[in-house]
Amino acid sequence: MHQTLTISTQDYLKHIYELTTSGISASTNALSERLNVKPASVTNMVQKLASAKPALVEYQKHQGVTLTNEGKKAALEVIRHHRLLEAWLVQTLGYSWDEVHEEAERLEHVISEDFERRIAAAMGHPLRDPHGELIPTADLKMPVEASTPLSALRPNQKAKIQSVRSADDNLLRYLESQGLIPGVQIEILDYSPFDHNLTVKAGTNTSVLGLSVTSKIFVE
Amino acid sequence: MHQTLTISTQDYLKHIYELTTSGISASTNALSERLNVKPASVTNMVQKLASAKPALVEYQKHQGVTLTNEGKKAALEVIRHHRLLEAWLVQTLGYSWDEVHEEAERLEHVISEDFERRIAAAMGHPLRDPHGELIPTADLKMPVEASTPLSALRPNQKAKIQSVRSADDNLLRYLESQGLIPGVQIEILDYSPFDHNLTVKAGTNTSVLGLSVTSKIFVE
DNA sequence: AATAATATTTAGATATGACTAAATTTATCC
DNA sequence: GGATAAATTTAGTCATATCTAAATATTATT
Repeated sequence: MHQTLTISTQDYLKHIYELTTSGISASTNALSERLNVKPASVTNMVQKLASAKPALVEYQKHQGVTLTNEGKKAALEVIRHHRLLEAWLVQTLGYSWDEVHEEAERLEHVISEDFERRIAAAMGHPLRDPHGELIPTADLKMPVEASTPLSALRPNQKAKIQSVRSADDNLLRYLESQGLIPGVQIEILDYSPFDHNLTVKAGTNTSVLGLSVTSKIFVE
Repeated sequence: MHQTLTISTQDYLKHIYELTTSGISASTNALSERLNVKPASVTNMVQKLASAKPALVEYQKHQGVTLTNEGKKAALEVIRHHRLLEAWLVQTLGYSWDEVHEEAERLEHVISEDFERRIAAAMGHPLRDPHGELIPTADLKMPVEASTPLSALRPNQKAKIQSVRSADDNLLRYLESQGLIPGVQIEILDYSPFDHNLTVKAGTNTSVLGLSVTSKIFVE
């Protein structure tokens, strides 16, 4: 029932999940970019995933893919591993939030269920990873997130940063230097309708952020 | 200089190291058994390792292989990862000494040098893993071991258990139940020359051990 | 609606590392 | 020392997952 999936397969499923749940179609090209694999290879792989014994994706030529229940479970398993690992690397080995991604990216595919249970228990079953992202539960359900992109806020609105959806080290380090990390209370001071820049105050610090940044920060 | 070796390559090098340093020739058959790979596949792979750009092994047809300096370094790197991971799984996640092997076996190939440094530092740079085996140093030297197999002892001799060289869960659990773990002081009560059984006392407990066991326990 | 641009797929090649079956070499035994 | 057994190697195949180049389908443009 639970044949072990290859690392490559796990990566495809994870990225398909992340694309589709953020409203982007899991097209050949989109996957190609995210996975750093040529489009032709994606088509090839996606066809395999679709014709696997329990199908992992649904695939219609030229229309991208969606996950089957089976595929979704596998994706959530990988994402749970990833986020638990990130939390754990930060908590027990002093990694900073911009350093954990790469390490978790490799470890997520090889840890046992036993290891997963042990680190989850050791941390008291955390709900979020260091970037504020929700961790899928042990029975592989993704908790519902009630958050808004920072880009939707306007002057005088206040909010709390919930998560930062980026694997870019430099961006993460910059945001941390500006005090823009999960849990922090912020206030919008200004909005520029032409370039969609937002002026954001966090503590004593004020930053002007472009849309490419504000769309990656989520608030409640 | 330091191209990343495949997991398979790392496994071959590790087993070649372990065979040759315990005085066993790294023959095609011996490797085949240890690696759970058919002899023909071993020949195939060994030829590749020998003709790699910096050669990793020296290979003469029908004569088994030995590691080059390059190959030895790579092997020690993997072994260092393995043993540090075992120590760390035991110390921080409550694994018992019979549970760590399998987990470390997979993790050893994917952790970064950064991760290696962090866990080594977190544990205060331990010298031995939970089985008492020496951990190669950060600059990839194997410390010299001054130990004797338990099988060489005779009645009335006393010694301290230094290491147990086995990945067999059941044996490890049995030895633990008999109090035969690294650091423990033992005394030989009896020796049977026909079957080489030794009667060993550890604390209040007495066990009769066959050669297949006493040859895996090392004492000082 | 035809054409151009973009996206996707097909076809065929490559690398890695395993396998089986058959050939060959080395070791052992009377 | 020759026959047999055991170990090793060769030859050819397969699975996975990638690639390039070429063909085809979709979308956008005028």
